[in-house]
Amino acid sequence: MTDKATVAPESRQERKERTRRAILDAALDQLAETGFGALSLRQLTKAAGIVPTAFYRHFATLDELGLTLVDESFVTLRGLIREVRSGDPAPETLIDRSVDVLAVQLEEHKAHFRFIGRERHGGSAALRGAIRHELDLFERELVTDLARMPELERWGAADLHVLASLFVDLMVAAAAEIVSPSAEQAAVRRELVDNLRNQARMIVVGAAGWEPLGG
Amino acid sequence: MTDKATVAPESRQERKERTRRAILDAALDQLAETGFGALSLRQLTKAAGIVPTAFYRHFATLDELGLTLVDESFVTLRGLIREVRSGDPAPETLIDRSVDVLAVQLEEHKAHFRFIGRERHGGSAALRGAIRHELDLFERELVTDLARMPELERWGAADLHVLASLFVDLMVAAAAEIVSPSAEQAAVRRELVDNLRNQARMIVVGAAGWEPLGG
DNA sequence: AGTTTGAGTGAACGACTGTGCACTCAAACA
DNA sequence: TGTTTGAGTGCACAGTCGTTCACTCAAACT
Repeated sequence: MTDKATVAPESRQERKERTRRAILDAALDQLAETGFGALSLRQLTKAAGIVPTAFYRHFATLDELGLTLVDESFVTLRGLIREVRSGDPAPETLIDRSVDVLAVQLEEHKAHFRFIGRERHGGSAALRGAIRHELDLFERELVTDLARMPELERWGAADLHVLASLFVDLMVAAAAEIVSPSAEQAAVRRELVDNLRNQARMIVVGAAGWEPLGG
Repeated sequence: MTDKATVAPESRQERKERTRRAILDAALDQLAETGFGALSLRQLTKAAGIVPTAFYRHFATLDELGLTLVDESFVTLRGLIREVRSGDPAPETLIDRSVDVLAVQLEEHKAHFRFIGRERHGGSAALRGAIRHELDLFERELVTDLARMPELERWGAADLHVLASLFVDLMVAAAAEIVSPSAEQAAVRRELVDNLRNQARMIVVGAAGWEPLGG
């Protein structure tokens, strides 16, 4: 065996992509402890295994890194609803499955949800704006999903907006809480998930008895 | 008229308190644009009109400043529920009044609510812990208030927790959104307040139809 | 085989960070 | 009236910060 066999043959593109991922991962890692505004390019690049200046080969500025993380995080979020949507659409099982899927995804993409939860209100104006925009899109998707449900046939856009925003607000708040470092213990996390499930149920009861807004 | 008449006679304590307030106000001001982790002691003290080292006459560390702001902010929050509680306890008018009071308080103590909203998930571990603790206390107070309502007589502790946490989560999320710099326009803010009102109503409908959890 | 490309390097920049220490000087106290 | 106290000052310190620039050197193309 020559050395060639053990060393991974890497194209220029592959290597660049690998470094880029290393930067993104290092950022997500560092953002678990500090806000984006307190992010240090030097610590970041050191953790990624490159020299500070090499960062600029991948991103024009730190803000661009942040926006990329927003995009990436919402790809994760969309994967979540796609998974929920691919199952049984019966309202009875929908909540439980949604919460279960969320719990699993929170575990697998902890850093993404933590990032959104942290920077949603904590970040710079640009970051908050980007997250706000993505969440609006997300809510709109949820509205069209809800509009398809026969139970909500008589609802207007305003009613659907109330319910959808309720779900989104609740989910983001719960997600941020659950992935928080203070909820490391499985028992604490389980209790938070259980509470989220009950909250969602109570909202569904409210939706069932809701008298559509006039207008 | 001598100069004595125009210069406020200030005791040593008064002067210290005034400087302390200047520091706290400068911090709240600066925290509208950056997270607490990115707070600069030098900019802070410059805005407060003192030299950097003078800060340490008032706080042992920046973290202590943060904890003081948490305390202060929750004093504001308690003032809010006290005002709500002092009015008509009839459930029909309670929501509207609560939301109205919140809207007014958000305007008057914008910085406090912005601080809580930002650092709840965004801050350092110490800050998050302190806010988490205060919010827990706040929720517990809400639970005892709810427990007194005749409509919820049959509810257990778990049910009350679900409802109370729903209200608290919703209020904090909405407050953070409403005081956000991106909601500067009155029309946007009004729409957010209206949506909060409807969300609260939907939750109340859910509570009315809620079947208490077995246990 | 020769040339071009571009990710990563390393030194240097000016500015900014939190904090320690010796100081002033007016208010508070004896 | 003399002494003590302590909020605020000014300098200095050792770091860290983001960003620039000219560079290397291997992969990719001609």
